[in-house]
Amino acid sequence: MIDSEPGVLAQRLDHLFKTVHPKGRGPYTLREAARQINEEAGKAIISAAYLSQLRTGEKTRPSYERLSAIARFFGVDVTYFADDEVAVRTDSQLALIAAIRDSGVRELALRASGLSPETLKAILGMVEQARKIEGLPDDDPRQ
Amino acid sequence: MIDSEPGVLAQRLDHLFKTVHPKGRGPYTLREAARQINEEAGKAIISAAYLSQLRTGEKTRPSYERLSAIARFFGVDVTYFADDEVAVRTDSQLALIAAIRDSGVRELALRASGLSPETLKAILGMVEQARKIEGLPDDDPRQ
DNA sequence: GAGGCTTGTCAACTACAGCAAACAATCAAG
DNA sequence: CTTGATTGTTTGCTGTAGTTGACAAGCCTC
Repeated sequence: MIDSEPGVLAQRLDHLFKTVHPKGRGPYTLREAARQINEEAGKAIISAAYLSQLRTGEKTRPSYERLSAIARFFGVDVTYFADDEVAVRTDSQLALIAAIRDSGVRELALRASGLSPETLKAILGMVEQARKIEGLPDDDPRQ
Repeated sequence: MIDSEPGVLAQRLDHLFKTVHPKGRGPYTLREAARQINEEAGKAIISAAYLSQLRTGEKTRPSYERLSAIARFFGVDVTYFADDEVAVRTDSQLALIAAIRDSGVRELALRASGLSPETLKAILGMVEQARKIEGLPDDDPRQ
């Protein structure tokens, strides 16, 4: 893997600088952004030079505190900068979140917690049986 | 301002260590958590010593990358460490998070998703019965 | 043209995040 | 009791995040 590639953080920060700015005027300058971020933070938290280094990919691991302040300035969520494949939840986690949204499933999970593995397996077998009866797909979302 | 105060990050990380862990066993140890975090990240990203330093408030500004990995391990959003509202909202779900860390419970929840409310209720009844048999408390003081 | 503003980047330095390896305390087994 | 394994913490140390102060290039106005 070549290390000259920009990196996802640099790409997205650059994209924000190019696209996010008040109507009727050009992009924020680095010093302008730095000054405003510091004002909003109430303390000196970041420099224009560092914003440049993050933007060009020269520095790649900002503290959560700083990255969060940058995200706030541009009006995006801090996870916007994260790598999709790693930081964004995996499909299995998404499925779990969706499942837990069902209050019935949530309570079942809470109550099932602490049961022995054998019992859990037995319960799971009943669930699988119920799925067949109710005509639900029996594909296994294993990970 | 006294600098002996723990800091919000340290407080919440300590809280997670104390509360989020599989049922039937004690909290995660620092080495254990570090090892799992590194496994999940696919590379050496954090050490047990550093986890201790963050937990005790000796170090206070982790990189976004590391804090995000820690949050993922405990099953909370990364903003849990900074945002008050997210923290209170998440704290009420910590029991669920702890339960879901049990792979058996997780799979059960995934498979139970989509079942009719009546079936879920029936399954829940079996779970309650199993809890009695295994000597688990039949009333959850939580929530 | 020259001079005075900007702009983004680079260079040199400092501070501290983060580490490996120690440490003392604790517990279990013998 | 001793021994060994495991716990959370601390102790230097290193690497790099993040800084200040340059720099050259661009854009003005005179």
